[in-house]
Amino acid sequence: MPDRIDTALRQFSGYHMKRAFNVIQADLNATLKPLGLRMTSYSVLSVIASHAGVRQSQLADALSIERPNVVQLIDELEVAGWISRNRDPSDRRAWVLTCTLAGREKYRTATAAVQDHDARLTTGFSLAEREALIGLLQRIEANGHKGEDDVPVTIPKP
Amino acid sequence: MPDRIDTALRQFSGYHMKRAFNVIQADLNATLKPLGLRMTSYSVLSVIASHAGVRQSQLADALSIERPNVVQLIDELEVAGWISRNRDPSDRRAWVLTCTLAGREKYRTATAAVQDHDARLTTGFSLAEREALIGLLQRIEANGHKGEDDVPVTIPKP
DNA sequence: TGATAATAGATATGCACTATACCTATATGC
DNA sequence: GCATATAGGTATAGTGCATATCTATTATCA
Repeated sequence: MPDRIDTALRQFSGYHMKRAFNVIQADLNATLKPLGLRMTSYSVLSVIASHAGVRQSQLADALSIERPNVVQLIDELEVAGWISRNRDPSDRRAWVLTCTLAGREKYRTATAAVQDHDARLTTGFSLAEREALIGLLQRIEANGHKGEDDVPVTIPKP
Repeated sequence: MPDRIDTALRQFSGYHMKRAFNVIQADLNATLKPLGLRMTSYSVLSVIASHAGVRQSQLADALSIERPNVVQLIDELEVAGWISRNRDPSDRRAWVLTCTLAGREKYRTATAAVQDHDARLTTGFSLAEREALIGLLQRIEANGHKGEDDVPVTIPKP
């Protein structure tokens, strides 16, 4: 491809990220759709399946989802019969989330499908390359989070 | 971080892609906002600035944007006075898109800002690492596009 | 050539995802 | 005990992207 029309944009790693991510997103959603899941609902199911007893606010923090949207996702999974909400006896404001049997089974199936999907998109990658990619992505994420920790609020004397 | 809550998801390169991309998108939009641009409108401006005379359908193809949405983006840039639409004399259905002087200036400024942004998020990357990242992302994209070329439609005899 | 199909762009509209504002109930800290 | 913070929920709005359909023009080909 000698002269693409988007050559100028290809200097940016972010542009390649967007293109690759579009592809991943499309493939993942197509993978999960027949299972009744979406990218976000699968990740929520994953966290609950591997961390029984998690709270919705922890989910929101870990997955960077706003609290109101977590509620809807949980509703979805609960209606489908894959998770259950139970009051936390030690804090009656909170719900404790656990997978049902059907939910664990669904999680197993979906995880296999997602692993296939991930392998498909990284076809031809050596183990070292997969690890390098993840390492670089984590460093980008860390660079983005710089300086947003505990803003040291200096309160002026009155 | 010994035991994150999302450990299971971290096996997937796609999950790291999403996290990194979220960070990139947030930073890029914050970078472009004061300039009156967004991720998409900047990329459209970039293509027009470096490929004067491009058509809207070419833009749509190159940037994977649906045609109706290209129209709105072009409107936006035209109203801002950064590009102009002119009828293609050889095909009166099509428009020929070019940057105005103000548009070229805006593009210069924005590009400097985007370069800063990209460098900021890849802080600490060696040149080799930047190139490796882009190479891996391109391979993911290519893997995703496999098998979607020219579906050989076999028409059964009537 | 004249009918038909294909293409460039535009319009209207809907859906999915995310974000914001605000509410109740419970817990915590001085 | 009262102010404040936290867990969760409801309602709703904005954004981005996709689909269906339209007009005008060009291309195809019997």
